[in-house]
Amino acid sequence: MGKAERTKQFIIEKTAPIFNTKGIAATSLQDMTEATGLTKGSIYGNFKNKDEVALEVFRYNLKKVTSMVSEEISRQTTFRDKILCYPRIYANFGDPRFPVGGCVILNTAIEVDDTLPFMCEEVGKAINSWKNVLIFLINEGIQTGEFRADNNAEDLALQIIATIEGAVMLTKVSGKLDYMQNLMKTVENLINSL
Amino acid sequence: MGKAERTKQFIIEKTAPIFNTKGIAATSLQDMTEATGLTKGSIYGNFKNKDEVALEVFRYNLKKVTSMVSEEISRQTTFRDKILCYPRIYANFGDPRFPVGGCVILNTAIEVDDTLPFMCEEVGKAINSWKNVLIFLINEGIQTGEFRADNNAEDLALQIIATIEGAVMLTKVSGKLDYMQNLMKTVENLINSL
DNA sequence: ATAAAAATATACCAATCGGTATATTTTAGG
DNA sequence: CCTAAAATATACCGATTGGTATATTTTTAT
Repeated sequence: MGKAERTKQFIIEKTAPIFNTKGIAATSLQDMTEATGLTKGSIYGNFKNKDEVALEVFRYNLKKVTSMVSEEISRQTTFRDKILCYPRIYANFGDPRFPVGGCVILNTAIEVDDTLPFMCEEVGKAINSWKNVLIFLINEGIQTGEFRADNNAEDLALQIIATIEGAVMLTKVSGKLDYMQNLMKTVENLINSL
Repeated sequence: MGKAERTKQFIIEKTAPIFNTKGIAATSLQDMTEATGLTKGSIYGNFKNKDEVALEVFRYNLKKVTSMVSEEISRQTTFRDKILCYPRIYANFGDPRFPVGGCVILNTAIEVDDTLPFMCEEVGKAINSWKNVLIFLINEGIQTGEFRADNNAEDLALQIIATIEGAVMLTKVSGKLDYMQNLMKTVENLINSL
């Protein structure tokens, strides 16, 4: 990894929490120079503009949570236990392994849905991939006979994702952590009834 | 209603769609003067700053949807039908009676949760009020014997709200309206099983 | 060690930001 | 109709915005 690559990564890591808390538009070049200790010239030597940093920061923050989840999933043997990773992980929303500033997908989706098409597309891909993982796990569970065959994998996947994202919003804005715990308990019950 | 009051209302109405699509921070004074045809001087003669406009715009947009919902609810006789208004209304998310730019609560919550405490509090109140309406409707339904007595009103209220908000996000960012319809169908099933 | 190349810093740009003091116009009451 | 007050417009402020051309430093390969 050459010097430039390392600096690029450094910029991404240092600005990631800012982008995820303040949002893309509200994160200024000044915020970025202060967080990195670098100058604007240096940043623009490695990225062509702010949006490109925002895009790579999104991917970085996303990977942070997806790799955490998939690691946890790989530790489970049954498909039920694999799916149960989601409510269990999100119930511990304060976990420092989570990106600072809340759910990357939710934050980005809400900010860009009417304004930044290229980011919107990126978020769409992330959601689709998440949905596909859940669909896969449910369908595999059906095939092994672990779940009932009449389960609609896509509907269930959407329900799990929607509830988690809604829960994140409710919890962050109210400050009530038990909202998250109650809702994750509900998701848990749903998964246990598959 | 004096002239100033009318102008104030005019500013709120004309800027409401902008605030709800671009967000508070990204809505500039210039956006506001262009949308109203007024000058900055005129706007600042009626509001003390941009945040105050944003606050009143939030209340305006919120009232738009809450009054639509409560009107619909008042038309229903059974408590089940009253609660069913929520998934039915949100399933028609394209309805022009909805504020432009998506769910006011969701948009505002995500933008301000880490940055604008006074707006965060306002959103928190809105959510609490929504939750209380649902809890009331469920408990009344229990008292009349319409619903089973072992229903946990608060948990159910949270579940309905979280699913709706998650659904709005998923639908807006993916552009897939059937996500919304599938998820509202799920909420409907939940309500029918009370 | 040195020279070429790559990476970073300096110093600047025009545009826009939110906000305001003051001048002008419009409104409303007598 | 006239006047006082209220409402709106004009013209400006300093600060900050994203971005860039150029100079300097640092790295890398020879």
